[in-house]
Amino acid sequence: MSNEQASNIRQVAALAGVSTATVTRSLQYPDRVRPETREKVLAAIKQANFVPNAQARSFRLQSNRTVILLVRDIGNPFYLDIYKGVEEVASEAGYKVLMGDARNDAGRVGAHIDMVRQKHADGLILMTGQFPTEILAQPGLLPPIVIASEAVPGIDLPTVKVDNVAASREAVRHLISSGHREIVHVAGLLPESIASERLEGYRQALTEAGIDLREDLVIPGDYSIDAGRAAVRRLIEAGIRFSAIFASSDEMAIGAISELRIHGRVVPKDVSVIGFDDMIFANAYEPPLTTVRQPRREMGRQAMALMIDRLSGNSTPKIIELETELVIRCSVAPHD
Amino acid sequence: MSNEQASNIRQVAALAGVSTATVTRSLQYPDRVRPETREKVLAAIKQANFVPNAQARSFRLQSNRTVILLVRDIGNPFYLDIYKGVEEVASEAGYKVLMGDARNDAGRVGAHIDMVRQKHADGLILMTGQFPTEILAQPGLLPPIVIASEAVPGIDLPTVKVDNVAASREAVRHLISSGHREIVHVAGLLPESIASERLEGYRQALTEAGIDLREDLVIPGDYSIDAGRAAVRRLIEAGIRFSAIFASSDEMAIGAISELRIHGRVVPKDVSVIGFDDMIFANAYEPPLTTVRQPRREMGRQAMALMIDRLSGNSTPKIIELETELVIRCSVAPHD
DNA sequence: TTGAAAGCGCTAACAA
DNA sequence: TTGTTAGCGCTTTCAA
Repeated sequence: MSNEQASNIRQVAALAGVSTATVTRSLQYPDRVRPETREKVLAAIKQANFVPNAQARSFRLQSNRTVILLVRDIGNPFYLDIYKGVEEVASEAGYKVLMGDARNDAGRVGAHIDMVRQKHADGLILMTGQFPTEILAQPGLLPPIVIASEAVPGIDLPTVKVDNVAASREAVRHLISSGHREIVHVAGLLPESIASERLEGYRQALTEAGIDLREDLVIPGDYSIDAGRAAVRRLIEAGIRFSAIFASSDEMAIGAISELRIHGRVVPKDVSVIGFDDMIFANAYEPPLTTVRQPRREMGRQAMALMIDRLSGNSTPKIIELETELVIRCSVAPHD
Repeated sequence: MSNEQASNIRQVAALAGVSTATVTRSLQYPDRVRPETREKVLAAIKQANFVPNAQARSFRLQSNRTVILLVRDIGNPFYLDIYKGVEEVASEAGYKVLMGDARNDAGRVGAHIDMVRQKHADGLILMTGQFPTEILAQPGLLPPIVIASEAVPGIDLPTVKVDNVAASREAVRHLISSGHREIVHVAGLLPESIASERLEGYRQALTEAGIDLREDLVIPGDYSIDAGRAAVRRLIEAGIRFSAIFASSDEMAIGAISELRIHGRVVPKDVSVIGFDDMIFANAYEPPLTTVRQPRREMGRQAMALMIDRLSGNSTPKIIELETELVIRCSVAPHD
């Protein structure tokens, strides 16, 4: 049998009786080489069990065709579909995708930015609103970054997002048109932009209907199941009345519903609930959850497209806005 | 202000009036350098806005301290906690983690193995039972691989797993002791090892109780919500009687429950259900799901520890077996 | 404690 | 169409 150990391009060249340049060409530009020569090279490669060293290649090319997808919290399945979208267009273009976890921590965002500056990856797709302030101070040192779903104030980067104000307004309107007036908003992490925009949509829908925004009905959360539970617990302990909840994630909606049930209130009979995202389990939940669908896969695709654009030298910071859709299922009932 | 563009170690050396070796030493082995020299170097680094090029470093070191975590299906949140565990011990040891999606496709596993052979990463943590047969034929060419949760027949690799036979047997025993005898098993992807082992546990529990295994009660699935739905639909359409379901994932359990509800059967009153994994939503589901808890985070931690071991030259293929636990909640009721 | 210099594996500019 | 060769940025050996 053949050699077991890592060989290099020089050994292959020697074996095939050609130069290293010809080996490279046989591999990278097959048609710049005579077919017979190519044959010889390929045979030698096989015989030597040669596998090109990607590190050497990246080094030489000063690019490793890798992109980091940095998410707010990797425990949230929301990002799984985003990843799929990113990976689809990345792999078409010969890029790899590394997924990173920011753990809701600006410091870790900084660490990942450094990874790109150190050339561990060519670019960063950022899916968190947190951003290290010290880096904001020196925008000239920023590596290629694309923002997805979120926004970083005070910095102008290619972005793909959703119209959160409109989406949220539509959801709350739906609740209002079902007769609800005491509507809780389990918000995201305020004052970040997603959370603020959705709060704004909530406010707008309320105002349209002549309902005053009550601060005691707005409870921020971190998008987790537990945050939904905690919000309901807090409301009930404080003795606050409400007939509906608009939550800024499906997880929080589900946490809320589960906690309501513990306190003897069933959805939608006693309380109506709308979530956000349309996660895979939303439809399998009991009751099937009315929610705002986000085009996650498409968001991922567009974000990666923007990144490729940026990496190809195009540097106009585009903003792409995608459509959401209110998916009506069974967690909202009329209120009188 | 300082230079904006990428500088290299030579420029820093020149600025500091030292050799490149001294710059490297100041960075990598601070105490092999006189404090004053170090100061000078650090000042120069700052002034030049120098960021070491990780690619060059990896190339030189022939290692990039990166590990690929390749999962069966990245759409499954099961792997999120695994990732967290892997990432925890990886980052402690200075490794990065790249997550890859095998999409239930042996070909894609082969592609990722090639990535490691090409030195895109130092090792591969494999979380799928699929494996390209052509690679099995040349085990000498295998890069560092650790298996987690699954098993690849005919190949001897460091592995961290769970006692699937025992876990599954315990779950089915619980159903039997609640009076159930017509127990469906929504299995995993047969004939892969996880699925076979759990089926074996199911068989053992049945046999102990003097119940014959009926093939029409065993339905394989791919661990997804839809697979759970499909299984129930198939059973009902075929007019097969059953009073309990043991599913090989929480998603399939939930899919099954949701589908049962559509057909007017409520859990646990009409049908009892046990899942597998204890995903985060299992406890927030209605009814809260009785399930087999897998120590996912710990599995990830151990897998990465095994990998570090392997990468440090230790090559005895250890097998680590972790404990599961039957978590009793509300989806099982007595049957008479 | 420091410096000089070789070289990791590959690609591409240039020459033949 | 093919070969020669410089060099990417870093680390490390060897010598001073």
